[in-house]
Amino acid sequence: MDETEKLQTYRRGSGVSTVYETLRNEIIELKLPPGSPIDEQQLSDRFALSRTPIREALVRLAAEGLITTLTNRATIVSNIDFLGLPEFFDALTLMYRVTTRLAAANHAEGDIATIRIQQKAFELAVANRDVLGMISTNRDFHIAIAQAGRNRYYVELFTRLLDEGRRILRLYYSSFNDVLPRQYVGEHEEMIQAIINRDVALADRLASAHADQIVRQIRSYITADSRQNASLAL
Amino acid sequence: MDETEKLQTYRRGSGVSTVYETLRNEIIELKLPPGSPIDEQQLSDRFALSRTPIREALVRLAAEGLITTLTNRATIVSNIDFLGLPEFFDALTLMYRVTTRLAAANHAEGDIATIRIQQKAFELAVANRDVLGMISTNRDFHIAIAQAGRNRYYVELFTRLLDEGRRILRLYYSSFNDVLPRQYVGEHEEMIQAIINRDVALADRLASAHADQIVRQIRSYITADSRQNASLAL
DNA sequence: TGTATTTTTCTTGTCGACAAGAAGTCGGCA
DNA sequence: TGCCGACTTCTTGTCGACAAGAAAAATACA
Repeated sequence: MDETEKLQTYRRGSGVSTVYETLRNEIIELKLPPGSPIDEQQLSDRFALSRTPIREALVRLAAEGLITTLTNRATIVSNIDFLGLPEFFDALTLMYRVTTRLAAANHAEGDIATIRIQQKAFELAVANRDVLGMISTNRDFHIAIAQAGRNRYYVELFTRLLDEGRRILRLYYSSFNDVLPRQYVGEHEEMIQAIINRDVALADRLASAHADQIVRQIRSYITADSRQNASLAL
Repeated sequence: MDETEKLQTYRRGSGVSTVYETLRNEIIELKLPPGSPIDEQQLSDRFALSRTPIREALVRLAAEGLITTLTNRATIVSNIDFLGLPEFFDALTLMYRVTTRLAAANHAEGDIATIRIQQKAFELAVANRDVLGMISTNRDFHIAIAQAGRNRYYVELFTRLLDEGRRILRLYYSSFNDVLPRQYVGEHEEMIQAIINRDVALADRLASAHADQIVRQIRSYITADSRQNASLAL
């Protein structure tokens, strides 16, 4: 809002992607919380660009469902759809399973190394008790697995789901305790081994259990939070 | 190209969606074949709109992967990715199964009626030997089922996959014979019954078999076609 | 005559300005 | 005092024009 982003001029065509990626991150990291108004003029000033490229970035974000445009009126950061959470969990679980299965079946030379790098980053975040880091490195780890599975449709949907999940987790990240993440590290290790051994059935089972863990965790956050609010009323 | 689309002026904001939907249809129906150049100026003339709303429609189509923009150079209708066909079949089959399962589990009052309407439309197209009609009504039938399953993530991905499939089928629709579609009508009926009875397992099995049928059919079209080309060389 | 280089042309990317639509504001009236 | 309607203002939607980049065409040179 107050920060002048870049006085530097962009290379032709690079402006839109800069705006797109910057806003995308800020939305996912809740730096722009759900419901925040998105003002084109303001962004135009901030990025030192005309409204046209800003608009193009916003159209892309809208296509992804990250922002909602009220026609002729305003555009805001999309709200988190708590009513749609069951659908979300269902799709997320399916993608966890399918991508891990495919990784076990299709992974090629070098894929494992990439996955291991992400796993190391996740371990580091856990060791440092960097909660925000855990959330994003966990995402990167699973996307690396999905990419090893070599199905762009799944990678795309999974990415969207994981990023939507990041928004939800950020909302509740204060309740993160350090016992579950440590367990995740172990589960990740097992998954890597199953993938290496091309044990599709085992990979599926592990992914399924892992997904259940995460879904249960998110659910507990949400219910715990609402209980807190309920106790406030006494 | 030669047709003057509409001299009428659009209501503020309705122009983009008109352009978007029109182009989307033309791409899927191969009226704009893969590789066709998309000229903004030309579209601007055709729709009697400035280049700005045209551009917005194109950005949306690009986000969906229906068109490809070569930066600073040209934008064309995306090619059909034959190398990615295995991934496509895998995802398509999974979505057939998952959506039909969910429809059996979650369908509510009125969903069946909607599905039946689409099934009737499909039957009619088969009776009339309207191949193009079969392709699009078949899509509508399965999307109706997906919607009864009540999971927007699956509906969205499935819609994209089915529409991509429409492009492929259009390429080969001349080889459509009328024995397989008749079989599809029966398979559709069975699926409807399984959904009504909330028999998830049966719905899954039928959807799986149905998907296999379709995949096999597309595969046979493609190989038959390439064989034809091969024989030409003699 | 063939190749390298300059020029032209064409399409996309960006800009600043104007128009339309909706919410909020202000004033009038019962 | 409360409600209805015109007005103002603010944001988005659209426009026409200009700039940049790349391919194609034309030209110069060996």
